[in-house]
Amino acid sequence: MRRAVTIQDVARRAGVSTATVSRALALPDQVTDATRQSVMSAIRETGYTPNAAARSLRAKSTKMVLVLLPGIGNSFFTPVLNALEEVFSEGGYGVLIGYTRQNRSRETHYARVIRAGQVDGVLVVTGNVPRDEEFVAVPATVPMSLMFSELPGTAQFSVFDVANRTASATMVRYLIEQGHRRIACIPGAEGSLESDERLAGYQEALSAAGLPIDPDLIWRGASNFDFISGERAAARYFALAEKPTAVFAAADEIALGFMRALKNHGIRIPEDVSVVGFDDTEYAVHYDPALTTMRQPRTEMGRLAARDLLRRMEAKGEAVPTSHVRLPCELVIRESVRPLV
Amino acid sequence: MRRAVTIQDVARRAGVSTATVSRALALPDQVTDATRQSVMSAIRETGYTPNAAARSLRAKSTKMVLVLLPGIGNSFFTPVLNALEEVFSEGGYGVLIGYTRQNRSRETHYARVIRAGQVDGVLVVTGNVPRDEEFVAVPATVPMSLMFSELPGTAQFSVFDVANRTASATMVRYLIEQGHRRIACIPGAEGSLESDERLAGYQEALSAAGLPIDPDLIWRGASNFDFISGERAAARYFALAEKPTAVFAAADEIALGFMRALKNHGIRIPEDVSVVGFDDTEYAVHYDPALTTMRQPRTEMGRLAARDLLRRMEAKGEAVPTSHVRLPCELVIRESVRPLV
DNA sequence: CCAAAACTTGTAATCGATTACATCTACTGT
DNA sequence: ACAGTAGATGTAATCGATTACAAGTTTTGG
Repeated sequence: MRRAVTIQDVARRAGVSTATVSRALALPDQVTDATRQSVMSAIRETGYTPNAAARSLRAKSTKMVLVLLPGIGNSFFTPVLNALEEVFSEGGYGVLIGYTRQNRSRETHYARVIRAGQVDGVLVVTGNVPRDEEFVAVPATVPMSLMFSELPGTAQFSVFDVANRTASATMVRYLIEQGHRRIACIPGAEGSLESDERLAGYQEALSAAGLPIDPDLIWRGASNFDFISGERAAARYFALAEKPTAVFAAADEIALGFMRALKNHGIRIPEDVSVVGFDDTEYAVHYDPALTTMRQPRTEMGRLAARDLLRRMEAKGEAVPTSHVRLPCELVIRESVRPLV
Repeated sequence: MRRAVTIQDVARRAGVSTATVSRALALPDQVTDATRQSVMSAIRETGYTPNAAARSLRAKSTKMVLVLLPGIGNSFFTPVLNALEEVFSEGGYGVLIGYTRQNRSRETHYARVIRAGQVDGVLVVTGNVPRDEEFVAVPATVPMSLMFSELPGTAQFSVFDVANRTASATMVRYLIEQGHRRIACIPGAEGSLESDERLAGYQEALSAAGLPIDPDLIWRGASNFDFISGERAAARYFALAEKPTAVFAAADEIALGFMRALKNHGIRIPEDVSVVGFDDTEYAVHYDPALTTMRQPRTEMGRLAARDLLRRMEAKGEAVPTSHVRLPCELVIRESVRPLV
């Protein structure tokens, strides 16, 4: 581990003071052409790169963002993280990731990272906003934003989400238009905001169409939006005497797990039962049958959220208006629904 | 943005010097019980958290690791990143992610991050080791490791990979044992080490069994290990007069894309053609038919790589032996191969 | 040709923590 | 009772960059 090159080394080599080196880099036209040249070549010769810690200490800014993810290994977040990294690193910010794993002690850990001034901003990408008390103090320290979730009654952070209820209602209405009357729902991760909203949308659409809400057709109890939840829901399907003709799963992976379990028992989709999902993840289109689903613009949401946070981080001290952006979902019709007409 | 609490504030409040506060935290038994108590309660009252930049500057260590990913949005890396974050954050290190996107300028960017002393270690998780000249200097500065890839002739970094060639040969031998004689190969991302090795394993197994290597059955030209590559390979299949009875895809997503394209044309798997993949990603088991594949222990590899890097980062200055760990793959037999006997 | 303005560069304080060294107190053993 | 030592705490240097202010130099205008 060689000693690193410092600004002192460059200054000595170029025959100037450290202040001049610093200026040659940060404020090039406050310095003579000649000095800038010699500073630059000294930098090139020594291979100097300004030390990040020293800079952060003085500037009180680390040029880093903390992205908090639930970290259940769900590939739903892959394109989101991709978009975030793209925009942030383009804006000169590094991306520190933190998986909370719905775990209090890990939330506390990351709250401490924030308080240590290790990041200039925080982006919470999860339905479960950290409950740690330490987090209530965060927005006073650094800008913070929420994605795919909402915390009612706070203008402290920007929020980027979709109209889960409306979108779910649209989806169920579509099933009704296709002639379905007996529609089941797998609402996904119990207690999550998305789950609640999507279930509400399902009920709303049924009621609006004058259809009854049958508790036997609401298959709760999932702890996540994953395959296993779909597989478990299949047991509910088989246990039922009077089967539904369509199933609305609150996430694509749930739908896929459900379909897989049904196909294992020789049930055909969509011939025997129609299935729809939510999210439009990568696998929805490649599955057989290709899944009809509600697309969440994940990449775009990531870009918008990142740009907003970027703007707020740069606006040092000034009034920082937060925003609540609710993006439209799009019904993507594929092959997993059979019209009953 | 309130001014943050510093060690000065705590010292003043506890009526001691900053040195004592620092010691009360770092070396608790060099301090009287009484002073420690009063320092601790001053910390609690003020809500003090040591500033990361100041600490890094002095200690010449940031407690951060840079994880470099290709960033093609491939969910192959999801469990790897998960495992890395788990082990690193448990070890007190933050995880900075960087998507190189096979892009020179982004590699340069991250080389600069390393040289700025922003991280204590680097983990390259990609088949394509950065080619930027700046990277050759990295191992002299901080420990660096490679996952899923290898750079021949360097003992400078630890390597964690699988025996791609042997594993591929095993897979193809399995197909031969099942009675297949005409076996095609979709080798995946052109020019990548994994691709080359897996293709070599395929050829090795054929030769060992005395079977001819038919260039018409090697469907090159993929730029990635993704669905689209599989779909494109399907065109090669259809164009062929004498079809293969089995296809070895160098990645699960390629296999899935290929199967999907075939099924679209009414071809049944495995009845009409057998298909196998490589990796055992989440979707292999949930697809219909469930995919026979070669499991790479991604989570375990992530854990091992992280622990190794952790060890090397902690061993300040001392002799740091690097390791080359080659983990075994496991043939996972599911439903996508039909025995020809 | 000289004072004022504009420009360039240097000196030194600063950011917040850690730590070598100095100092002071209390205790030990003879 | 006193030198010697161990233990607790304080003082101040240090890490590497940025920047307010000072000082020196050049240009401008009358």
